[in-house]
Amino acid sequence: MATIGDVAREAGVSRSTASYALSGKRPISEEVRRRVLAAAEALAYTPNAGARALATSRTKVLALLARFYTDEFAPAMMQYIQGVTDTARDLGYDTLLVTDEDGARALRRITDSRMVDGVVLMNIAQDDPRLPILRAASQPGATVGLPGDCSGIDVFDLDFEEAGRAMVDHLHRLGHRELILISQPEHVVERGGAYVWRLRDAALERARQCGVTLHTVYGESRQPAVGRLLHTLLDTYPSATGLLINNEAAAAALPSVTHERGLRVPEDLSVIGRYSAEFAAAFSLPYSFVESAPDRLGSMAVRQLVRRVESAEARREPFVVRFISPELVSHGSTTPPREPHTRPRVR
Amino acid sequence: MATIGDVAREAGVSRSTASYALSGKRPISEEVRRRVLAAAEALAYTPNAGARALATSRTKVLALLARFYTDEFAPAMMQYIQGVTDTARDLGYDTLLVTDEDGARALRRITDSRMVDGVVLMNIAQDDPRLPILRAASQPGATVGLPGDCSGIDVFDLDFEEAGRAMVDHLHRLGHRELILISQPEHVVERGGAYVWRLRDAALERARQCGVTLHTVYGESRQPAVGRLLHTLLDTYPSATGLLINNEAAAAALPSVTHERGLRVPEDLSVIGRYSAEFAAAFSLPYSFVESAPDRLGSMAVRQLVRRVESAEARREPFVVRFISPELVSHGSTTPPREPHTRPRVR
DNA sequence: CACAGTAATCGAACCGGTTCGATGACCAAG
DNA sequence: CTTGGTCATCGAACCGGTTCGATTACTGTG
Repeated sequence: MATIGDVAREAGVSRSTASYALSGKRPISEEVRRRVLAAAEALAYTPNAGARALATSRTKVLALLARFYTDEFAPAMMQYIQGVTDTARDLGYDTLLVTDEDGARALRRITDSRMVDGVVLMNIAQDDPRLPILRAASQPGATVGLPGDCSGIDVFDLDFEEAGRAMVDHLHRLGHRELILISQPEHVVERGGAYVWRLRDAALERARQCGVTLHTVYGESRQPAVGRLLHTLLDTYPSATGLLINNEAAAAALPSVTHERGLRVPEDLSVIGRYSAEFAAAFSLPYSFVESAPDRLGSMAVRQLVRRVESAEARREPFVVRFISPELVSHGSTTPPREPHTRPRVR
Repeated sequence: MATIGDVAREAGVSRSTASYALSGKRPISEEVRRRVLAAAEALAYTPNAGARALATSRTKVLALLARFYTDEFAPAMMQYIQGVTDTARDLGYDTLLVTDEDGARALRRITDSRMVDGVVLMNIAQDDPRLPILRAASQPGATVGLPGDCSGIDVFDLDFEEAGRAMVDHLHRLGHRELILISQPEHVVERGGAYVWRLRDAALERARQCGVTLHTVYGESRQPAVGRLLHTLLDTYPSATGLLINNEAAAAALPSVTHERGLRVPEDLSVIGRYSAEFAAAFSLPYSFVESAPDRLGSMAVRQLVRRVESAEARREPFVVRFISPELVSHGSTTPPREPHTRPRVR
């Protein structure tokens, strides 16, 4: 493998001149620059990443800390990851994917050894043990997901509160007065997944304000449990006319449940989900939904991170907590409820 | 951040002594070793990864080149990735996840700059443009998936031929004489996904040998197209009594299709799938299936890679092409066909 | 024609580790 | 009391880049 010394010799100049010719950080005569570039080309010169990192204190690598929980839906995770890796690459960075069970220890190892220039954290918990370590690290950090304490990092998330309100508002305006909200499984909450109750509590609050009855329940993450739960819910609240779904598995299971019960959507039941367009397409879900934009969130986190990495001024800017406002994508799965606000009892 | 120089000063020894005390590569007095370890502890010393890489020509990072195709099922991909990252970590390596569209160029960049000690390739095509680059690289490489030319790399894959034969054999032995095989979509094949026709051709050959009629068809990767296709197939071949599924999306869609048609599995139709246990669990698929063991394949690839990275002898061993033999996991979705080998025509 | 000023290039130091050969202290043997 | 041999430690070089200050050659000016 050719080094910059080889290139310099081939071009008949010193190592420093070769370096300047390649980086353009000092004026170099046209003639010499040509020779250096030709030599680099001829020798297929590629700078040694370790050496460059040592000299510049920059690795051009970002860390992405993510967990693949079996009870969270895989396709959603993939999109976050894709958003991060694609954007990182666009900006000239590679991505170190860290899935260690002990995220805090892994994070310390990664940052202390200076393998990366910045860190993106996913699967954020309300009280995330990785955050103190990230704050103490010399590299900047960003999260996808809202932790309890946002100090010292840049935070990006969907506005789940607004999403909850928008779902309730939408159905309230159509005339619905009794709704069901199915959330993620309870252990997602126990693990610290604040977005579950952020959406739920905001939805409950808004329902209270506008006189709508809202039944909320933790869901399941797998078939057939989640299908059974949907049946139970529809049995338990026969007069509910709208269903809000903050749970990918439940959304994927709903079509066969309504089919089995002979329920028509939206005539018998209005439905609004909360997932990504990509997810909707993969399962061809026929429901209106609040777009959760995982790729966009991953992308935003990386952009901000790279800004801070590359500019000393940006590094001094105050930290941001940025929410994407939920966008309701209509698939025509909502309509005014049939009078007298009851679903036909089938099954 | 503390350097080894700081540790050495704190312990009152030279840098080299500190290095030897920490690595144990030369005998060091108990007294000095204690002082050095204490100093390292006190200063929270962590070696600089770039400097170490420069000195040792080892980065302790592996590259994983993978694409997230929207027409391939995401959960399967995640399991391969998890298998790779988990095993890598167990062996002391981090994983650089590379999802560039131009995999060949990305691979050259990664290997030439010596960012990684080894490379795992996924989404292998029959004639994969990354392979010549990997062969020319100075780092060892392994693939998950069987390319046309296996020279110069270690190859790991499910034995898809054996899987195809096993599926046919199993139903033939039960007395079935007419089967349907639904494969991945045609563009997976066009992209070079050889496993599709490896399974299919072997199944056809075996069917011919034992006098079974086997109808084969490329599938779709998404709802609702794949559901429609399943209906069409069952309409077109009313006397087929068994269904073989080498297509995750089709397997996931089948339960509602059989439900809609009033078909009972296995009484009216025997079914065998080919997917991972994890996938089966996520969708609670009630079918017997050939386990595709994605985590195991990823893990095997990494183990072999690390062996070659860490041992000069291992690096000289001949390259391996290793197939996992398919394991049929029974969920009771097969049974002898009802006489006279016809399904009830419902719908 | 000496002289300042500028532009291009060079040499050396540095980043933070590892590793090789040399050195010094100590002990036992001759 | 010298000599030989261990054992532990040190100093220097090296890995392959980048960067700073110095040097050289050339240009235009007084």
